[in-house]
Amino acid sequence: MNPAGSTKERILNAAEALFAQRGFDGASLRQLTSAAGVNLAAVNYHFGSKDKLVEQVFRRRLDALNTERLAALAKVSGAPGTRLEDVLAAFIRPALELSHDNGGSLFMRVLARAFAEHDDTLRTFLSENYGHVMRQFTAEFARLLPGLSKEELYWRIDLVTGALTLAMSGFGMIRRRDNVSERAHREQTTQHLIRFAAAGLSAS
Amino acid sequence: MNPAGSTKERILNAAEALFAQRGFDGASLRQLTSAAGVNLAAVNYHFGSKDKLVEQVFRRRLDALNTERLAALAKVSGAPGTRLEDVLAAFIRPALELSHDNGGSLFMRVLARAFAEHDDTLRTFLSENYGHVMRQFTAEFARLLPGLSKEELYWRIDLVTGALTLAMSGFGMIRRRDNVSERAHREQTTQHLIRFAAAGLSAS
DNA sequence: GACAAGTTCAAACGATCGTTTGAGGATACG
DNA sequence: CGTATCCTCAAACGATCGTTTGAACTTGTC
Repeated sequence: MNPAGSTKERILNAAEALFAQRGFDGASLRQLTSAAGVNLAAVNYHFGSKDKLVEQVFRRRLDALNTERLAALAKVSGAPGTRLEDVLAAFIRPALELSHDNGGSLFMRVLARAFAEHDDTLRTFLSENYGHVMRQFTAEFARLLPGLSKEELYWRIDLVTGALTLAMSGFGMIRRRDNVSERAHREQTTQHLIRFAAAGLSAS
Repeated sequence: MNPAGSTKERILNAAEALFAQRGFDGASLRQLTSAAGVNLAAVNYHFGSKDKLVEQVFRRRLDALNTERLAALAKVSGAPGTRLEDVLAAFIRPALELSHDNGGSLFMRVLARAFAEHDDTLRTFLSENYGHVMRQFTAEFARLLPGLSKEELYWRIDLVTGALTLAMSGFGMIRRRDNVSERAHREQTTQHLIRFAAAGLSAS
């Protein structure tokens, strides 16, 4: 087998990197297949079309990411001693771990792009497939912030998730001091983001 | 003269709308000139190239926006009684007023796109031409938040500006209740954003 | 070795892209 | 009226786009 896995995986990896760098329209299938070291026709053979490829790029990471987010949320959800910071950690930590494990920091950039693009097709896809995740987090936020009106709560969650996605898309590109381990740097970033988000959510 | 101003203005307006909706790559000059009701060749005649047009779309709004931001900042900067909220208002209010005055809410979407794209060419252009604005705001934030380390401060400003740009790009698309005037709705949004940003910036 | 199914390949398809061209219309000044 | 300047127009340029095709190659099974 070629270096770096099956043809499908190599295409997905190259697509993730190029979509992050140049966008969905900006990255051509010729650049993509050339970077992946596969034939041009391989994309349409394995995925059907470029649009289906985009969808699979999202699915591959989001399935795992959201499963982990929900698992982490389940551990703290509903408990009497749960703090706002615990829920935020369940949202943030899996994403930053994704950035560490593999080239996943590139995927967070793809996700941030999708967030800013306001593309209806993409938003519908994300909402239909992963909307239940945000709904569960929203319910838990509502429980921990009883003083906020529904309107105000939605507002702030929108702000926070947008800010966090944008921030996490930059993670991995930040040059860190060499004497700080990746693990420590990630934990430090997590704490920064949690503190920031908690303050914004619970602002008086 | 044709309905909606000169050819140059009509192109800029159509470009702003289409760039917001489909992105710089996704919007073609044929869609653009067709929407503007001008000839295809008019873009290259008046602007030189598509890239130059993109640049002018930014310049037209950012020159005015940043002038207003700096003027608002100058009114509160350095004074002993100045609060964090006043500085944030100088940053936020001009942008939301831009959204009101004309089709400028579309431009905030273009700006949010540029924020998420991490495109080096665009970031360099923005930094070279408008970097002094953020530097002045940063200096004032540093004065009002003496407890934060430089590193921590930059971190939070990055988070806040990203979140605010993203949030303001959504402003104008939010359906508001009809009995609330545009003016009141904008002021309410401004207060929401200021409260959120102030809390995030000064989190303990 | 023979056959079948799965995969890769070079080449080409029509469509659309940004840009250029040269002729022609519009406008202002002598 | 003549002419110079600015602008618009239809048409075409070469390049690149996503996609399709049919032959060649690989792999597993009998």
